[in-house]
Amino acid sequence: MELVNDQKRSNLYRKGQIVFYEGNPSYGLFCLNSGRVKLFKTTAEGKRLTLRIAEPGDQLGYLSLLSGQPYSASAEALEDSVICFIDRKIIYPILSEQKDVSWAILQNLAKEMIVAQDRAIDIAHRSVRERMAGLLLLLKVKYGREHEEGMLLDLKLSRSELADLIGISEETAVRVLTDFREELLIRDQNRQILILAQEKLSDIAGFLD
Amino acid sequence: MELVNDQKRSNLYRKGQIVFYEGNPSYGLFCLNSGRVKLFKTTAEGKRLTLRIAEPGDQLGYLSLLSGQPYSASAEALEDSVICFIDRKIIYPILSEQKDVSWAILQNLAKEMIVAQDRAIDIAHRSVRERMAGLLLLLKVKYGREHEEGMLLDLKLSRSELADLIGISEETAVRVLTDFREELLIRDQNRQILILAQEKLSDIAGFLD
DNA sequence: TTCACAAATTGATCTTCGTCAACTGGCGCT
DNA sequence: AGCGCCAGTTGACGAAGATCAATTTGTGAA
Repeated sequence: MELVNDQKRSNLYRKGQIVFYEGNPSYGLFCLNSGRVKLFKTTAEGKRLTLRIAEPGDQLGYLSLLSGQPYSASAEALEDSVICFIDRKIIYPILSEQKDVSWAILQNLAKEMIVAQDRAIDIAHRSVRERMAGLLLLLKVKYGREHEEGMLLDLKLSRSELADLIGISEETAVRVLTDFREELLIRDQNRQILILAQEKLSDIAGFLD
Repeated sequence: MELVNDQKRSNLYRKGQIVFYEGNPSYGLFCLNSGRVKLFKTTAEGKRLTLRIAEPGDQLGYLSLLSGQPYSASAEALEDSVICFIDRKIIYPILSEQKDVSWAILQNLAKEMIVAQDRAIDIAHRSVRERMAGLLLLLKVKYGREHEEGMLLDLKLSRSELADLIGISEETAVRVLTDFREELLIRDQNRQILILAQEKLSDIAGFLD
């Protein structure tokens, strides 16, 4: 651990900066210290799908590190972020010595895998309206903050970023959110969404519980 | 290993039989000895998305085992299959003792994770025609057999099973395949597909290489 | 404050794909 | 042979979203 602390290099990434690009080779592991970073994939035509939003404490690029393949997604700072980098030369020995570490990663990975699969079937078979409702509730769990009229999402995302999270176009994202607003399910003030009616969103999302 | 061999129970599953159901708790790991098994998820309305086709030697249900959550997908025998079951009581101690094992699983998992993510973006942003072409080429890599006129896919899948693999309806799968047939890209005799023009399928799929 | 530019919104239109319904053909079973 | 069933096929139709094109609203910098 001393070794890691010694070796790691911290850097500031400005909002909008790219941490790494899909397709490039990986030389180590990134750890997000502060800020937020989105991981996304891009099609040849430039369409994007956001896979994950990383939080402080999260690691970036471990799939490539583990699989030995180039980055399967790009990473971009959503806010100014401090990110440290650990060379893979440092990582590999540690990983093979401490079974607890690899066990923890395994567990984490397995969970993310499940999320990825859920995502795939959602995109394939659920309507935009359902997916957007589900997304809002998902974001609520992670970023929800008590508010006198409901739950306030403590996260600023543009329409286009919201759209990317569920694989739709910016315009339809706007339309669905407008619908939600007119149905008094949400309200929004400059990129912050306030959830007014969780129950109804739950119904729309098709959540059974 | 002795212990595992001692403990494992082999069973024959007939074609169409369910090995385990999505949502049920997991008590151990399945290993596919012979035959083929598909892993799929089902929506509340009964729509399916096939996640993976397991081959002999593959393990089933490890995501649930690792994550401690219920099965995230169901497993159904595509052919008569011999599948053995290993109680998780046996697995856990071994896993935590032998780092090589968990390392191998990690690597494998990481790769599958990447595939899952690719799948998600494909479904979100590529047309049915592109996805079907891509699927055929993917199946070719895994099941392709030399044939005088092209590559024969050594795997029998119904239209509906093909559709599930890329998240579309049976009818549109039929239509796309009919198109491909009329364009002389493929031919098919009783559920076996013969790929006549890989290049053109590659073009359609949008593969850059 | 004002300008410039990015984000959000809206409308119109078009394409793709799903759905429903009917029909066909093959295959096994009796 | 005759029956029945299921996979495959085809057609017609409709709905959901994407796309393109304006327009409006913000928002940050000078």
